[in-house]
Amino acid sequence: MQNIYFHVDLDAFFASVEQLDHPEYRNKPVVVGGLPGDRRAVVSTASYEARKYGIHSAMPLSKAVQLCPNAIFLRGRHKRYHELSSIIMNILSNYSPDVIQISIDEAFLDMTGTERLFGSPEQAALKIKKDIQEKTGLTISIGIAGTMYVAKIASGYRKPNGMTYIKPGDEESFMLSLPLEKIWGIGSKTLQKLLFSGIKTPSDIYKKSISYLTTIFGDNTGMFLFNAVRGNKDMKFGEEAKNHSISAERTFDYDLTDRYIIETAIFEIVQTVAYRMYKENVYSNTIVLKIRYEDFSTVSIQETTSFPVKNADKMFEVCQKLLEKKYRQGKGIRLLGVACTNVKENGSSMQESLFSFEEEKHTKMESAVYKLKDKHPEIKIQKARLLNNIN
DNA sequence: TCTGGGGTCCTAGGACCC
DNA sequence: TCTGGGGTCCTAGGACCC
Repeated sequence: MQNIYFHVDLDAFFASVEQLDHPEYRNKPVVVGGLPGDRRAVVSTASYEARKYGIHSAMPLSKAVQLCPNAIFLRGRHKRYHELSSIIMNILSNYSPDVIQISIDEAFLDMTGTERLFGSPEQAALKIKKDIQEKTGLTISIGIAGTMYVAKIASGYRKPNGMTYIKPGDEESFMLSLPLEKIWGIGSKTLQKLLFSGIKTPSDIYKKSISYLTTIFGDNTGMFLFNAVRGNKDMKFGEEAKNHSISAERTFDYDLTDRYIIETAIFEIVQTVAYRMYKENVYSNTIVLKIRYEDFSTVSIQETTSFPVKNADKMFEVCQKLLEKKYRQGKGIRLLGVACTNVKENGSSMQESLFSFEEEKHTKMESAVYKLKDKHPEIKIQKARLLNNIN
């Protein structure tokens, strides 16, 4: 049977939600990401009206302010976005038993064999669009193809409120018709490298041999490029990501130089990570500390511990050791981050029996505090070390 | 213009083992 | 005496995506 996949993409999601909830913002340039004057902020989402001024995602907010000083600038309400996202994902699950959400505003649907229920792919897509518009007031763009990879690119072909169906057999000519930067998986570095090699279009890639591509770009990227322009690329549906990680980081308004403040900032980030590990009921053996200096150079150092790390104080201890090893004094720090990689489900390993009794007690105490915080968010329980205003 | 935050996956080199 | 080959784990850095 011919496979049919949909890729559903919510149009300018955060900005659209703001326009939905605030009718006075409609038909006006809306920029979510920060307020004018917020240092070091970037644009998260720009409404289509704002895009006309050249504003786009990931742009420094200060530049967006210059391009359109009269735009409506907002920091964003992520709880609200998640709420609407899950409502939409629920609607999508009425159309396919196989929905993979790949981000807050995107999902793949396996629509193979649903013709008798919803009609042709185009008819099904229109039904979904209408349903979501009626139930939430938001518009989406849908890409349809025989592979998820091509469906994903097709959803971006006509936006907003668009639909693009790449029929079986048309994948290759569709891919060859695109500008290079529209190819999902080619980022700025690979694009530069391609241009440097005189490759300006997907057809130029098409003409190169596998061995040429793998020599220049490495085995993986080379094979990817070769397959992508032929529409041969696909991902596996329903494959679980291994090596799950939990991380938090913070960019400071002003660079940090004081050792005590640096450690306190790490302590704060560790609280966030530990809380989320508690929420997901996981532990980790690998802790990564990330430092971005004032000149934007970024380094990381990690340690794989022989014991499971499952509470904030232990995590902080490891981070202090890592900082000691890596930190170059005299250089200002603009960002600090902490990640726990390769997290594992609590109770899933023999290793836990190696966990000391004292540590176990400590973890239980922290969990009790988290539970209390969840139940009574109005009560402030703060560790003494936390500074509320590092900047 | 001066570069967020949360992720995943890949690469290359070193250590260690058989 | 002057150096194999494969496998696995770990580390640091990098590319990419939304």
